[in-house]
Amino acid sequence: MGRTPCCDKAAVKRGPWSPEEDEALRSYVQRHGSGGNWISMPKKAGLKRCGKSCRLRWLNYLRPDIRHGGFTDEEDTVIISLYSQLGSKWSLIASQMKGRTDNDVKNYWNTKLKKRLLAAAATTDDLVSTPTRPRVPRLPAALAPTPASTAAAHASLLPSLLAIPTVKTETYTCDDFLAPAAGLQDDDPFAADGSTSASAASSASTNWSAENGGAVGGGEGTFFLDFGAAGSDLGTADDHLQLPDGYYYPLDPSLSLV
DNA sequence: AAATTTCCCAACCGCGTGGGC
DNA sequence: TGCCCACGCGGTTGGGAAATT
Repeated sequence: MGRTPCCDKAAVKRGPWSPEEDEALRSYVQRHGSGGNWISMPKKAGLKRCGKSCRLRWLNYLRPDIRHGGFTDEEDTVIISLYSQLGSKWSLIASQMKGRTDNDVKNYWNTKLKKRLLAAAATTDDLVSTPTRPRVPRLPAALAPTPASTAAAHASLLPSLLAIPTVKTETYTCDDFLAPAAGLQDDDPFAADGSTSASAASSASTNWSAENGGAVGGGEGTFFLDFGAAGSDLGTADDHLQLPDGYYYPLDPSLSLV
């Protein structure tokens, strides 16, 4: 019994892809697309690979618009802020970042961002006693060697960030997200005037990116995250949240924390 | 210089979901 | 209506590269 395998593992090649295989896959997909059927595609392309493996190789590596490595401060910020709201919905997070794949974002978070935050936490001993909502300086600046005060500020967000509840997402799909083709903008996603993501979400009718266009991305400004929005506030005050460039997350009030 | 450890990322695995029949 | 199949996703692993001892 059990689940039937997607392919005959004895008959397919596994492990790293050779340049020849990459070229075969690339040329086939560019000429024919996946044909809507990844399972049958390897055979047509002359590849001894599982269809799932072909799909993954194409999506994560061979696609022409893929960027690898070299995450910018702005991308760090977007990842952190979206993770604080969505949890480990890597495909959704990656969809907001031009040229990034879910696998890339996931790896980057697991190997770098999370560790940096943990390191920041290790430098302070008043992790959770912050009486008010944590307000942290723009993260990328603090990812470098940090003064104690900055490390403490970052550490204060860890309980929220590293214990993000899983947010049920069944009620919406990627198609529900009005994500324009345009990629990551230079502006930080949240206002420089100290408003929080929660307050931004509350001002539902505000064209956020337009009104706060003079944002602080890449500059010296201070960037505030309100990780309280990741918790019980989610989707309660309003039913949506506007991100830069019109990104619109329909935070369905029926979403529940599990 | 060699051995060992740590880091990073490509790839794999298994499950949930949705469409087609 | 229920079953089957393929897709897409998130979690995990394996191995090469880099760093350290």
